[in-house]
Amino acid sequence: MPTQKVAPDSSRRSQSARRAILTAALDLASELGYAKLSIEGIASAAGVGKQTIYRWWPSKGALLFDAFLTLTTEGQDVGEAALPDTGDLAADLKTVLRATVEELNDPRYDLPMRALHIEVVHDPALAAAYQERLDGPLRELKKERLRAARRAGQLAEDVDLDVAVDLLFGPILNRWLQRTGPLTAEYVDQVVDTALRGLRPTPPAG
Amino acid sequence: MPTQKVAPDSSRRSQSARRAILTAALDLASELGYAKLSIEGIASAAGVGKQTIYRWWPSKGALLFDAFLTLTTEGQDVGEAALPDTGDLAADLKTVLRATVEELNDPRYDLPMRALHIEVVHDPALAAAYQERLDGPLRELKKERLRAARRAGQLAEDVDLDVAVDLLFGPILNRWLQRTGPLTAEYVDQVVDTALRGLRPTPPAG
Amino acid sequence: MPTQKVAPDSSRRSQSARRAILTAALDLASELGYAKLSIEGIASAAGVGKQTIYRWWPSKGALLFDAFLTLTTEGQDVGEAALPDTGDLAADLKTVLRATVEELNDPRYDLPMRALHIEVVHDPALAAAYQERLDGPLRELKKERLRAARRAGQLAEDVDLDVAVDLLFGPILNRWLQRTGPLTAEYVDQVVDTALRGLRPTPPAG
Amino acid sequence: MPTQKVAPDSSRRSQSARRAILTAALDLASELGYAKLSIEGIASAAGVGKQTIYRWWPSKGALLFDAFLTLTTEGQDVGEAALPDTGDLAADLKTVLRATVEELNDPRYDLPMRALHIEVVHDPALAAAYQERLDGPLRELKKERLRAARRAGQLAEDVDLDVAVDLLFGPILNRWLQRTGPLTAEYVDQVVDTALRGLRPTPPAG
DNA sequence: AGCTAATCGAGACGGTACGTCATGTCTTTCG
DNA sequence: CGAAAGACATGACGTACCGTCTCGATTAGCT
Repeated sequence: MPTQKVAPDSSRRSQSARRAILTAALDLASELGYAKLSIEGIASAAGVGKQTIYRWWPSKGALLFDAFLTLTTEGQDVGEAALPDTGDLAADLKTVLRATVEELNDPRYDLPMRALHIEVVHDPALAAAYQERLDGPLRELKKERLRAARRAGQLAEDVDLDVAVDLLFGPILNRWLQRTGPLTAEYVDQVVDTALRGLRPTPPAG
Repeated sequence: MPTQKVAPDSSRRSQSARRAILTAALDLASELGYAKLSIEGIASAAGVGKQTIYRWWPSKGALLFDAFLTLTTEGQDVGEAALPDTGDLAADLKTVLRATVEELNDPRYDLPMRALHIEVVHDPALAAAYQERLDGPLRELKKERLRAARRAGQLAEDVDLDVAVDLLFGPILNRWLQRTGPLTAEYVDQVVDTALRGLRPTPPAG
Repeated sequence: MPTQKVAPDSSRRSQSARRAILTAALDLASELGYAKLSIEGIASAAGVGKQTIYRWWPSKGALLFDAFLTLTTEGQDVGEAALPDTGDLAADLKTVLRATVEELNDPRYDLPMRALHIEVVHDPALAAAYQERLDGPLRELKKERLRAARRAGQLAEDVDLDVAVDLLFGPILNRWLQRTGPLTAEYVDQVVDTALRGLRPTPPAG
Repeated sequence: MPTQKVAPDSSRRSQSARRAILTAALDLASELGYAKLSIEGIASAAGVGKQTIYRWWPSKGALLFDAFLTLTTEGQDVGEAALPDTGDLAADLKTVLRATVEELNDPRYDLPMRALHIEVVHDPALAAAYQERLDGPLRELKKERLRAARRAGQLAEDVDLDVAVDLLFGPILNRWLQRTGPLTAEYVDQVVDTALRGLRPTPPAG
């Protein structure tokens, strides 16, 4: 059930224009931030007519989303990827989240990622696409890792995996979005440790 | 350290214009959503010259924030309020969060609240003001309730209260912002139960 | 000296496409008027690719001109036609001019004819083609009739025939183009009578 | 009965912007001709926002017309002017028409005047304004001169003055618009002489 | 009570961007 | 292989807002 119209991609479509647009979109987003990002600017930076953008993307948000999807996953298939599994769940989660935090703290990614999140917060259609094509698959990977942990007896049987993912990954995103506080490795560790404490199986009552 | 310039509020300022503007801002935000909200529209809806807005607020975000702050706390002092404390921490948290969820699900509040969050995500200065004047005080109330619970032995001594607040309240906000899934009472209960499990003191090893 | 490039008319050219284009051009001109007449619209109304138009006509004006030339003279050869000659010059001219006026007043012809005249006023190359292929031949017919009148002693010997044609036919076209006043049979009669008074041979001084 | 909406000219209107726009309009019209004349170009040449043009003029034609009206009559009141009257009607008419022809042949005036005429041919509303504010007053001057001639016994009593004006002035305009032939002093003389022959009182029948 | 200066509503101004339409060229697909 | 279909870069359209700026006309607060 595709929720967001995505380019039908006729064979006549110019692939070079497409790439130039996606690249320009990300570049400008990281230079200018959401508010000053304009279709007009993207078109001119990409050396492309505005109509070529309007022809293939229904909104600035959809374009930004496509740019993220295309340029950040470049070749690698999300479906095939997986979270690290060393057997130590806490360590693995900290590894992943520290990488995330590093990315979020990278000024090169900060602005465009905020722009994308703003669009997602604003536009329900885009939010649906985001869940379906980006967040959903990633969440699946996370749940897969947690399922493995559960099989290894490291997770309580009755824990809802979606809730578990929310507890583990939500706070970091939140703190970044709202700038509630600094995004440090320490914070990551605290979140993982505390959340995992609630997710571990109850020790057999003494 | 006041981060966001707030109206110096000379005595000559027209209070009727101020209220009309704040009201119009919230009303239009809930009618139109963030993207179509314009200073021009607010001025005309409030029956006010544009300059009167630009004179007192430095940005659309600051105005929106002021509107929230003024019209939603109307008289009641945040500092004096407190979270319910029946002695049952889980029940109290569920009560509060269910009320929050109900508000977030109310179409009358959805759009303007999204608008405000978008501004906060976008503008660091506004985010600072938001933390200082809205989110900060509320977080203090939450921490106060958790402190009481800790005194009552319902919370581990070594838990960072900010992390605790993040684990308890973050996931709900996240799910609403990103529309990851439906915001139901069941979800609230699961989050509270699971998070609290990790926050409770470790039972003496058997 | 052919001034306007006219279709070389290769034998491979699709005659059905040609007719569809010319017809669509005239139809749309009469529906929309000059300003809203577009190549794009003509192509789509004719069920034809844009390139097929650009291949055979150098400009919108040339196409419009061709449409007029082809569809209004349809078969009848301008060279063979002639103005009526009943022996009564004034009556013959009034007959012809009243017919002209009727056509100009016909809403079906008004808009496309204005469109053509606008192109002629604007584009010297098209004006040349217009003189050579449309206005010129017609003017020859008019002069021929006047020559006959001169032979019959109804016209002064020293009158320049081009000036005569201008005096007789110019005012009507002018009044139509500029909407200086209503185009009526009475006006036609007045113009013919007054102009002819100046064109007739001077009576032998008494 | 004002037919064309003309700027209400509120007191807040910037006169410097107005003049810059009118000047730029004429200048660009004479540089580029009708087809390439754009509001966008005029705005930018005048150093003015597009909206400032759209605020005060309803169409490109109305602007062009206003530019002509304002900049060519500059101060001098059309109502007060008059055609020369030396007592010799033919000579006076030739004087006036030769001046007209000279202007029409001036490349500086050719293009903008064609642009104006194109708009007039195209747009009935503009044509009405043109008749009311430009052509009408001028025609009145011409008729006034002819009336004087009639009083002096140089014109037949039964001649319709409008028809007379059409016969005398129409052919020159026509030849210019349609480029039927060169606009020379000789042509002017021929037209005046021939037309006047038809307008003079019939000599008492011998 | 009258004066003066800040504030008000209104809205024009130079701009930027919007999203649409048409231009004339080029490329792909089909009959 | 020619014609339809239509993508492309370009550029103008007319509109909406931006943030600044002037206008009188209120409307305080201070002589």
